[in-house]
Amino acid sequence: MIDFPETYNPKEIEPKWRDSWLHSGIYNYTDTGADDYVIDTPPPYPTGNFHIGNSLGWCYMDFAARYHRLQGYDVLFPQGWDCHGLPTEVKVEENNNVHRTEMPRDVFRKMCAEYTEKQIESMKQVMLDLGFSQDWNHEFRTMDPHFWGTTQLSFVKMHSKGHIYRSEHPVNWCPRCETAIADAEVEALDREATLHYLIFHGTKDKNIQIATTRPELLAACVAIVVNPNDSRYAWALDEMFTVPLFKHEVPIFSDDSVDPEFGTGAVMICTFGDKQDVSWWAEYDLPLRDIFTENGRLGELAGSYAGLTINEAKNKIVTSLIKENHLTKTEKTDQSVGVCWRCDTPIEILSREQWFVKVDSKDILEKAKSIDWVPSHMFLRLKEWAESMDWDWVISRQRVFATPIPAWFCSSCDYIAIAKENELPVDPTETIPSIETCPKCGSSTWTPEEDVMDTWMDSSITPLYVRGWPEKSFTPTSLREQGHDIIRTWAFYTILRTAALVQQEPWKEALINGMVFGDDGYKMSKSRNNFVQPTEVIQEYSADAFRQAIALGGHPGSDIQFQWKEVISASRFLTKLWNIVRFSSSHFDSDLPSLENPAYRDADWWLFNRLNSLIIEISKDMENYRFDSSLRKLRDFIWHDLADNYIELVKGRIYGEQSPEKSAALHTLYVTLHALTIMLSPFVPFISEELHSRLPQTKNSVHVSSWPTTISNIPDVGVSGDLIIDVAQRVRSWKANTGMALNEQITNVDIYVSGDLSFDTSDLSAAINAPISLKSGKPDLNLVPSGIEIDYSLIGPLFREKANSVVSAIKELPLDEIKSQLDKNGTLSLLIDNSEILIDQNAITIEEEYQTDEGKEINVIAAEHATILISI
RNA sequence: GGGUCGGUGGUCUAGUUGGUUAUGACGCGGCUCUUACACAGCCGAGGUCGCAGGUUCGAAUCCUGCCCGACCCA
Repeated sequence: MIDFPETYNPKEIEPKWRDSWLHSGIYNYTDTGADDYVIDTPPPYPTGNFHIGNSLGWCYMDFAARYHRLQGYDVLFPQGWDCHGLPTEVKVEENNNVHRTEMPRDVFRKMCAEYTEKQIESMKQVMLDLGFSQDWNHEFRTMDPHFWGTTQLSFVKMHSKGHIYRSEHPVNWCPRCETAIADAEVEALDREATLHYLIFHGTKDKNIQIATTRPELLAACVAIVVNPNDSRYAWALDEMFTVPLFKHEVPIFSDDSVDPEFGTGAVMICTFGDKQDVSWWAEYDLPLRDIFTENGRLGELAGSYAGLTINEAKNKIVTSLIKENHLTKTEKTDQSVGVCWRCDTPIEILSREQWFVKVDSKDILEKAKSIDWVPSHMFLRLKEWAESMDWDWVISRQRVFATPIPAWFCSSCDYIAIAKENELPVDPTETIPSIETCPKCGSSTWTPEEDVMDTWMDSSITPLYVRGWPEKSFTPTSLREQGHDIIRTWAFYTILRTAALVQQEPWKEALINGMVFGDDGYKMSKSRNNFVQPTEVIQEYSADAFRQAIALGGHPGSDIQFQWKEVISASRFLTKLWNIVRFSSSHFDSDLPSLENPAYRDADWWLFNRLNSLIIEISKDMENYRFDSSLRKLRDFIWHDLADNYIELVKGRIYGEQSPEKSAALHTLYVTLHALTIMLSPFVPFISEELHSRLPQTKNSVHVSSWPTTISNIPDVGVSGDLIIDVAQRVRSWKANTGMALNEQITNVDIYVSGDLSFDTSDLSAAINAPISLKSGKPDLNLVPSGIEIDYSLIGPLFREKANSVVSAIKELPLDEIKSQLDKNGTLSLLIDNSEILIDQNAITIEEEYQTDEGKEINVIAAEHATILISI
């Protein structure tokens, strides 16, 4: 082959194929009637930055997609974008110096959509640069009417089946974002707080002291609670107490969940300080004293403190408490507060009318069990979360850029009109319901629902969406790939929704990836200076090197450390591979693939046998998503079996005169490289395509070819094959060690093999540059025992507790004695505790070596199955 | 505090139906430009397999406890 560049240049190759694939659309799904392999790609949030953590998941998906394509599946690898959400709203407000409440909703939404498009473009570019094989015909954006119309449809269907309801219930509320948020969106933050000891006056005579970290909630205090076994407070249980400053009276009762060790053992219940307050409030049917406003200030109930922020109120109230002698002491305490995961603001609990999705943990778990989790323990994370869910999922958000809740409120009565399926998609703020008049009271005035849906209402229907629901009936998708950090959100919600809407599990398999850490083992962060972007790696090395480093970082599920040294070794491998194919194809001619009945030799059979086992092992690894193991084996085979051993061995034939054996060697190389470029292509799609296209008679892309099958009718050359390789390697390294040039002529080499083993010596002879005489029997040299090897798996079970003394007794005997006994009797007799024990010869291997006579110019090398005598 | 996973040469990592001599990569030292490749080849140094017990003839592998780390939860 002519025109094979001397150096591997990824900067030229990768963009070339990237563009070519995009134009030819080879990754687009086509229904050929074969089994489908559908990936439920999690739609990323369009931050504009496709980072290394994303890359890990997408590499896994791409490996799987490419492998299954080669296996003949009709693969659908779609790409969606989870557009809606607060971060975009905030960014758009910042960039344009506007506020969402100061402009028409549709104008603001349009600005968000335009901004989102730009963010998507830059992320998409990185995906293309990394060589991911999505079907861009199946790209979707949750902000597109067709998508959010489907979200609305899922809402309407779930509402009609009773899965969605509207009611007043305490919800997590972010005072900064001014919206309700779900449990899954609340994160715990450990911090130090001040514990205040407060005196509450009893209405009879005795006072009680309670401890609280939140004196600003006094106005919302509705009760005091103590532990039933706490004898200190037995007297108090029938009494009423007056709340300091605010003067309303509250009861006291007892409950097991109060920790008597904490503070004074008496705590106040407020509506609401935390989730515990909510459950007490519900359980004991306490009144509601709504204290906070939606922007995180104290409300009317707080009297003169109304309008203050939480911190201001805390300071002022503490000052007043001191003044009125209610505060006896303060101390520091550790606490864990719930914060908004988007902005880290401590959340409050407010009681508001909201929309909820019922959580049926039992049903979700049942569906989750039928999914094949990889690795399997990831199921336990979902299980733990599902079992700890105590609140339903609040899905309404007081935002703008999201899927509208398709509902209207009758202005005259309490009727709520939910959109009909044929009205969707609909923005209720722009239109009135098709029923026009209220079926309950006849009014024709409607108030639109301005609340929108949690973005997870969008992203949790992706498996339904990519399957064409509801037009097409749903069957579970093949694979969901995602990080373990979002099992409690994405995975959980998706299982919930698919169970509610189509009573099935969303995916057959869930492949869960770990987190990516920096080179130093810590989370990547700008401040730690361990931050790496995929684009940097592509620029410095190549996408193919990056993909290998990701694959080899660890087995799927484990966290991986991004290692530049893995990129370096990956890059070296690509150069090695390039050189192998360049060398080989310089000898190939165009009709090589169709060579008939090649005159294969032992070395060729040896390579084919290795290749066959490789194909079997790689296939198995790929089925099990063991990308690390798979790529490691491929690299090992190529570097050692193929390059170091096979090619070195057959160079004599390749450089020799034209002959059937020469053609056979080239044919062997061709078949092997053809299979290898295919098996490598999921990992390194660019170089695989380039090299594959340079092999003779390859017309189509490597990515649309078929996964190699094992080569049939290969004689098992077994020991002979290994022996040739072994001898060549040992002679080569012997030459290197004695300072000889590797191509230096050797006068003669005698190879003594045991039994009737015979093999083809011509490749070997050329490889070591020596005439070879194959001899049977034993060389005429002094053979002396040099040691013994004991098979503990035989001795151990046989002698149990005596095994140790047996072994030491054997080791005490002179080697000659052991040898002569074994040679004579086939057993070794030992005297242990005055009784004779016979050891079978299978349990002992005597190691022997030849002694070279001083005067002779002969060198002896002991190989695995042979003895090599070299005369220089 | 609970759950899950992990702790293997300087660094990262493979390996656990228990078999005594633990894998590879990067880095390090030495030798060699041998007609694909010095981004190569050969040789070498470097490990009490987190710690302590236990089971066993035998433990990186099984059991118990502890320490450390990551993630999730409270």
